[in-house]
Amino acid sequence: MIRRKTKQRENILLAIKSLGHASFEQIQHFLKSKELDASLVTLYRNLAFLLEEGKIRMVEMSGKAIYEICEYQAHYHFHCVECGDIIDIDKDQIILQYSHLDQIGDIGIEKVDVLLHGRCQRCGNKK
Amino acid sequence: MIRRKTKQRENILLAIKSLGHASFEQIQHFLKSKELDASLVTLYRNLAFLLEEGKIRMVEMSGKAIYEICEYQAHYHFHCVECGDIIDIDKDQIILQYSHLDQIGDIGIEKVDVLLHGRCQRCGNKK
DNA sequence: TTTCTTATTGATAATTTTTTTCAATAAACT
DNA sequence: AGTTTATTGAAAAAAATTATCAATAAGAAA
Repeated sequence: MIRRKTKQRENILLAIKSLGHASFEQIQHFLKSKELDASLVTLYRNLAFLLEEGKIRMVEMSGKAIYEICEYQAHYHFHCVECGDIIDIDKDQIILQYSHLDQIGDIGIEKVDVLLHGRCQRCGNKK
Repeated sequence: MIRRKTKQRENILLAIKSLGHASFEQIQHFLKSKELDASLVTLYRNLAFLLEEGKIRMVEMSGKAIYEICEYQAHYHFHCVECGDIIDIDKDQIILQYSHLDQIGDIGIEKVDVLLHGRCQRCGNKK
């Protein structure tokens, strides 16, 4: 099925791009605040489309789905357990190596997600 | 509030323990198949209890919550994108190092999740 | 053991979240 | 401009989660 370019879909992409990371509610709120609101249904539908097209990707943090643009620059994530903020961690800041995994073999691995959980500087300094 | 030991809660723990990893539906199915079924509501409630007590933990894989016992032996996860199976990866099979993360600092990190995605041996060999 | 207190259960209802349906709209092609 | 059909949004349906509450049962006390 050929996909058309629509104002709503562009706006949703814009929202995610502007927010960096965004949950469903955050995208919805952004659009509303900018008077660009796409309907609830449209948002659901387009997130699904954008995901299957690979234009955005989804990570999940403590119960909620977070959407972000599939950027060229791959990165990991840090999640603050206190304020819930998500911070990108450049891939080259973390060394990750596995030689051979018994049950899988190393060829099998297509993608690696790393989620760091803890307290961000702001929250860590509060007490 | 003092927590009592109940048959249902024990069964839910047993289910998760037996299954290794389990989604909500899988736990429900296990209990039903063993004629140990706890009601839907009880399952929801107890998963929440067990989580807050730290008896179980939750990871999220492509849209669904997966529950597992909080074991002494920490580990990472491999997720087969084809069959959806989840395989434990011993922590010592993966080297993970970070010296200092610009925006967070290294003290801030309390927990690290690693999710490998790919095709398991069974699915990888199929084609 | 028996009694008492109250955490827990499960049926039902209410709420929230996500999907489906479908007529009206608007991309994109001729 | 005219035609086709993907897309939208309103409404309804379905699915998932949470709240309410009387009946039950765990655990403490008598």
